[in-house]
Amino acid sequence: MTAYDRIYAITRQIPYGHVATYGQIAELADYPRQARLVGYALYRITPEQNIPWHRVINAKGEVSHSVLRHGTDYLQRHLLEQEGIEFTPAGKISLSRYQWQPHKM
DNA sequence: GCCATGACGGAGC
DNA sequence: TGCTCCGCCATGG
Repeated sequence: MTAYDRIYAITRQIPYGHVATYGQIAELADYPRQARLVGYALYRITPEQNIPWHRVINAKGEVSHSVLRHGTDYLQRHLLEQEGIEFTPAGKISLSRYQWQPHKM
């Protein structure tokens, strides 16, 4: 059981049509302030793990860009739009409207 | 076991 | 409003 497993477990709980931020995932996984680990964990995800990685975005409500992703950022946006999530002309998502509200507090 | 890295966050300028 | 810098820490070489 690695830190990644916890992060993946949380990520799988994000409901359809909703999104969560890296920091939020980190916090729920009991790793506050470790948003970077979340990004690193998602980077190492394999398709077989069946994880809705596209529902994880940064605190700004945007899809993060990275050359390491080989264009999957574009795919992420596409997948989110298919779930009914709207992007602003600036390419951002309204967190106040789509952010996942977990029961935990 | 040390060192660099990483899909981030947020404070500061 | 937007860019830069630093912290944070598990993972891999």
